[in-house]
Amino acid sequence: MPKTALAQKPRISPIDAQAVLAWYDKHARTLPWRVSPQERALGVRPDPYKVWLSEVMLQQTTVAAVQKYFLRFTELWPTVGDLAAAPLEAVLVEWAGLGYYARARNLHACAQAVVERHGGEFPRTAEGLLTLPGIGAYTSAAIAAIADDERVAVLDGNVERVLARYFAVDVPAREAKEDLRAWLQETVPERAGDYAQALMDLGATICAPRTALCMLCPLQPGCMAAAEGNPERHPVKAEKAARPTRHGHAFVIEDKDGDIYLRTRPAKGLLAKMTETPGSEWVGEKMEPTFPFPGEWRHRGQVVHVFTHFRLELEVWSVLAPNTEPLVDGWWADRGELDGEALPSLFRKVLATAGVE
DNA sequence: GATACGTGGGG
DNA sequence: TCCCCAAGTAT
Repeated sequence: MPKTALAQKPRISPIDAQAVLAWYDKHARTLPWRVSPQERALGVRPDPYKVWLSEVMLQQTTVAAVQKYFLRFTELWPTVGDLAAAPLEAVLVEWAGLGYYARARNLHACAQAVVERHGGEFPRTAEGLLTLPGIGAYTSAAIAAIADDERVAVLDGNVERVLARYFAVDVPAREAKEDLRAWLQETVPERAGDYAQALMDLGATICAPRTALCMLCPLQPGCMAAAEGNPERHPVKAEKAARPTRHGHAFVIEDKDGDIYLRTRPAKGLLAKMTETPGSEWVGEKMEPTFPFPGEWRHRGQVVHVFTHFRLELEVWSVLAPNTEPLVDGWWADRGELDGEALPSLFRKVLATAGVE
């Protein structure tokens, strides 16, 4: 039990879980991985594989971005066994563009662990799920609640915001998290999966980050932030870290057939194991390019790409490779089939700037 | 417990 | 243009 000052904060009105569920019965979003509350009431259960897949894809990622990836993955790999049997490289190709690529590597490792350690069935409890790669506190709870109605608190960013407003929490979300989780745990009803999804939908559509539509909210009656009149003041956000700029050069090397030279990035760090065009290091100061071999290098423009913790400016160069040049650490890719490569968005921008695709 | 880790859309 | 941010996890 949290013993922080926040834990002692008076909570005037408890969360009305039944009001939340009634709202969800009318306003649940329809999503490809979701079983509607009406279906659920008839005994339909979601496929734990699809719940897991969608939850991992949704980590720090918008619903809009996830949809087509989810449909593609379930088409290619309908079961966890299919995904486990696929080569990691194929999974990375399909994940390319979605970001946070450790998720894809952990996804594959998790699928293999489910097959090898659990006979191809996902563990049925949050505690069991938590031991698997890429599944943390949130995702384990979400899967257990949604797939099996385990009565566990499912606390994501949406729910944090809803609770921070309901109880007018004025400490940063990070500090408040364990208290919020304990408060939420007390309210989880029998329909634990619907409750979790209801609170997330509420946070996504009504109690949104910039705008709280309190007149539409089932929790408005007891909400302390709504009563204060400025719900968007919560949750209090921690100060953002500075985002430095790094600079570098990207080299788009073509052969006489128009094929493009690509290689695999290192196994650790940013964009690990993904495909890239060759290039320089990315450093704090602008440097002159050091080309991998002499030739008629053409400056094609600049790519600006914003990562979570730094902004990157790359100068893009292209060249026609001489036939004699020994390039050994990568491969030549057909320029018409780059969709089959595990190219992150950054390198798709680089190629586009060089006139490829 | 801070930090590393992507991307695209909205205001 | 720029800032914020979206269903977090691993180290």
